[in-house]
Amino acid sequence: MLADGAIRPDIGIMATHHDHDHDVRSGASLMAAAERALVGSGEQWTAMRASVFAALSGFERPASAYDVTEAVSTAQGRRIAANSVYRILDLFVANNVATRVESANAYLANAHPGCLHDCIFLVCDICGRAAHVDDDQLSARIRETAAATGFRPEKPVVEVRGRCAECA
Amino acid sequence: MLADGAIRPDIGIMATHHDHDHDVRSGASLMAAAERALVGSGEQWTAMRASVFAALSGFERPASAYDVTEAVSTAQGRRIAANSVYRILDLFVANNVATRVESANAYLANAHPGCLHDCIFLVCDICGRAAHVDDDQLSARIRETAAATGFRPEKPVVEVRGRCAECA
DNA sequence: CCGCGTGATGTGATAATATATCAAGATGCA
DNA sequence: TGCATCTTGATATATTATCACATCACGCGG
Repeated sequence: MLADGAIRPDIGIMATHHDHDHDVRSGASLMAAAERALVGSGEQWTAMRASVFAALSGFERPASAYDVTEAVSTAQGRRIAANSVYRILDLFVANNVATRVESANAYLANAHPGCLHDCIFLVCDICGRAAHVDDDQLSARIRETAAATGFRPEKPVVEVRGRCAECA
Repeated sequence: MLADGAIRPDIGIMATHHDHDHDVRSGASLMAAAERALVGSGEQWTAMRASVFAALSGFERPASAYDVTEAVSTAQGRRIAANSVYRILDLFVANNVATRVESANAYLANAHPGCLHDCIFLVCDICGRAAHVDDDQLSARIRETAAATGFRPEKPVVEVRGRCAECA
């Protein structure tokens, strides 16, 4: 668990309208990218934050804050309080280093920190894995549809529940 | 509170691609429609269910199960247990008589029971109200995008967080 | 080097949301 | 009426999330 070079086969990028590179990362490279993203925003990259990020990115499906708390506690050999983890996860989400899957009350490491998209998640109700899709055209249409009613969209939450290809 | 004929100005239908009537209802008429929908699915329309539906539809914004529990308890002059309310809300959601707003852990009465759509909610982060949009073309595109990756979409969760026109 | 200010983490409590289990009551139907 | 089934109640507990305040760690000016 939490192995540095762990493979994360679940979190694929399946862009249909995508004209730039993402530098999808994993393991140490992903950690480094997350660190750069946070530091670039003027936030500190502390041991605790590194530990939480490592734990989070070690999961192959969205992990609850308590899952992460468990993993960090195990990794550190001491009990970490959930609220510390919540604080850090919130920070990660605010800085696009992690995302929250609302319909699962869970978090995912962002495989391409520093790159801003409205995320679309495909969440499998069977195995719990979440695939990540970026489709900027579709996202734009969603924002437009909202804006057309006078609403000012800030953060679209698009999470398609269903069955992944493996569980179909 | 819970007045039978309460107006619900927040829950508008703003369809952009819509070729059929909805019979948007409120108050007694909405209750009757909900009853028909449940009974039509072979479920019972009990006093408790009516009470929960009345409470739910009396809120002008998504209400948590505990909000509804409070309202029902007040209306009945006795303490109702949360789990009873959860059961009934789950039943309502399963029968399209209510919907759950995942990003708010809350429920909304469905203003047009019996009519099936992938719902799109515009949730105001300031006042908490949620507007309801049906856009079948957009919903179809979301499902297609998911399906294109081999995923089998069952229930798209589309909730745009932002500021409503009043709070903008 | 010290002391201070700031930001991060720890501690402990508690709130809010959700589910499980089993008992008891209500309802429909033979 | 009596049985089977569905519904609700009572109780307990699990899970998710937040709050208040103490302590710690670090950088910086004196």
